[in-house]
Amino acid sequence: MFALVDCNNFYASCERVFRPDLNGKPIVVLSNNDGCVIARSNEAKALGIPMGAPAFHHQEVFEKHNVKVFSANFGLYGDMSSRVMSILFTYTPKMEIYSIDEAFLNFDGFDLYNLQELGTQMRHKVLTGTGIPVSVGFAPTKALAKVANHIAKKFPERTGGVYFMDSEEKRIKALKWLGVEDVWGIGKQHSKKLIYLGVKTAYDFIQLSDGWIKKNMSVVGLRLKRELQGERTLELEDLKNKQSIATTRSFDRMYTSLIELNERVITFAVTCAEKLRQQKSCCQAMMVFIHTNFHREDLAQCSKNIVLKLPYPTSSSSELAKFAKEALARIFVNGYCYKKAGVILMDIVPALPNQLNLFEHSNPKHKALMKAIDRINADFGPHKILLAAQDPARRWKMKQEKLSPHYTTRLDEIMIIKAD
DNA sequence: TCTGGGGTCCTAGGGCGA
DNA sequence: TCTGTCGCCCTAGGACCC
Repeated sequence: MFALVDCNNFYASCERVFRPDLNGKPIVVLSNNDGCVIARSNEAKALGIPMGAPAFHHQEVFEKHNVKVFSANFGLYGDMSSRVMSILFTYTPKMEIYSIDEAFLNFDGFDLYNLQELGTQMRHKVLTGTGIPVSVGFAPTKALAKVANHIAKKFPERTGGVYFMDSEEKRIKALKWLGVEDVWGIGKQHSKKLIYLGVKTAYDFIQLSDGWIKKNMSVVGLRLKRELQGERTLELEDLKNKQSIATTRSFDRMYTSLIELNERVITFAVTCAEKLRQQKSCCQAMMVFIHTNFHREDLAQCSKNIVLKLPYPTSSSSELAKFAKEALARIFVNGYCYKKAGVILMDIVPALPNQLNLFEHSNPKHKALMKAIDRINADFGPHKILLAAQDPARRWKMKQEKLSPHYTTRLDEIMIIKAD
């Protein structure tokens, strides 16, 4: 039996933990640069504010209904997530952290336990331990656990936030209730096509022939059908090193000069390198891209990218910065207003058994240097040591006008309670 | 004026060597 | 030496997830 534990409106709930005065009030959390809505409390959803909506389109609604708006505070959310996960981990060691706000737990062999009760306990413990409300769905497969979780979340009064799909009758009933567009693994494109063909529910979907599904939705669709039929095709996945590491950003304004873009791209490469060293890997290829603002039809558009095969595997910030600079120089075209750029590291290999290229290889001195930089940045806060090509004044700061304090990760922002 | 960021997996199709 | 076929590998693009 699998359980899927999912935090309710996670980012909004994190903000509420430290602002209990906002309970019952509408909250939205915005993406980087305060661009789009990326999380909403139930009250904000009820106001019809859609996911992914540009914030400036809904400014009026925010003001009219006194919606509390937050800039994304990923430091806080990451820390709250690890607290939730560490509590869940006490229930079973067989756990897969699927995303920042959800985890699959394997309860095979728990036949003598009352899982419904265990789910209620888990929910209570996470809520009292972290302040984050969660929903729990139990089912025999991962895809069905997703469905069960959906039910728990949708009907909290009836389920108490925990739903246990333990019979064929419940499975069929759930699949007949669930819209095909809400099935995990069926996205926008496929659901549009399916609905057009009269396939409206998850139950309709599993009536389709294997041949049709394989042809139109590949083996992924077929696996999903099996899972919804109760046949286990997906197991818990081990924590794996990333196969690609990206840092990409939209800018606060248009960039026109190569010098300005250089600084940004080098900083992205340095951030990627830090992530790379964290997982003890090196990369052998790098993609750099730049593009203009697609939403500005009045301006000339330009989108360029390049993949560099590196002459040797490396995780050195200064070497990756050098390659990023070279790559940018090769794609930069003068005369455009650039709005976004990014660096993506690819072809990632473990750091230890680096094969030395006969003619060129990573500077061995960099290994010790990077270790020292990582240590200093870990002890004294991020961005304390920068490359000369980076901007120490950080003039490119993201727009984050509604940022809450980092209550749990920065001593100088910790909450102070004054007694009268 | 203002529209995010970071990932994974699968398939089709072309290049290329046996 | 030339040509056809097969299978492997790589890449781009599309679909999905949060």
